[in-house]
Amino acid sequence: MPELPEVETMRRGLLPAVGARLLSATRPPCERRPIQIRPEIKRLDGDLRGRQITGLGRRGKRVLFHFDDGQVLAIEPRMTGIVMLADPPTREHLRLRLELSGVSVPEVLFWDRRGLGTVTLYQADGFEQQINARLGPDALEITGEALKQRLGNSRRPVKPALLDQQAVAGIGNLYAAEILFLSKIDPRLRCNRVSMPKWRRIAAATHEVLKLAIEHEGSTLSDGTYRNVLNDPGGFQNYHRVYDREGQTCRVCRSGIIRRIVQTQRSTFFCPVCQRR
DNA sequence: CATATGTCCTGAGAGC
DNA sequence: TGCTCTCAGGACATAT
Repeated sequence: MPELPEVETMRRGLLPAVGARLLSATRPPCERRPIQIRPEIKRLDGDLRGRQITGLGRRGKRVLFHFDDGQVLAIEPRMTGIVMLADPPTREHLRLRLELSGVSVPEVLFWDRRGLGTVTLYQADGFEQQINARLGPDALEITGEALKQRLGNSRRPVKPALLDQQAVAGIGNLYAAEILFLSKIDPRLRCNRVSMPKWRRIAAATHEVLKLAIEHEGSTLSDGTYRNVLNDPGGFQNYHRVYDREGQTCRVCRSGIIRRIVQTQRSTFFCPVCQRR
């Protein structure tokens, strides 16, 4: 489930595509129900054909392909999507192919087993406004002040609130658990009870956890779905403190037993000894 | 308005 | 062995 570190790893891996001219954008034959591509593939292909990729960006969990005329193609992997340069795990779940020329790599592929991912092409004049309407500040840039301003009045528990992409973009279920563990904050604590020093701790922990995860090229869970652009797994799963460790001893205090609870229909993992309200 | 729930999807694993 | 059932999770639509 690609979150910010996995998507940033994709972005970095895709850098060899910068400078390419797009020969075509096509939807490979796919047996299952096709994913959402906006606008429809024919128009997207028409709008991008012949354009040059001038840069690769990222906002939250989306990879952004910037083109020479200002258009921006956003790929949102959601649960199982990966953007690749190498051959994907199967041909069946290939969703999009960008055929390139003028660079060392022939194509960019979007592969998505469950098909929940999306591809969206923004026109130059609408991009900033549309992306800002959907996404808050990127998690790597977030400050304690911004968190308090955006979430401080909410009665929601802090963990589900951190998953709100309009509040802060890039944090998902796995990293929310790791961030609150490092912050030593109980995931059930309501936002409106979080003090300013605690918001600052959360912001600092967000940067620390995400940067370390990026250094390890993200997390590949036991289902093995997440891979980098060359089909290699990430390494940060070996450093998880709480995620998917229910019933195991806390690696830090060595006395707490990691608990799993459900918040807004998602698993939350935490150490009841280290994380206090 | 803020918060909660349902929905999409596939494959792994449980249980019979 | 092989079937059916449940669950997982990100973002958005719909409901409370």
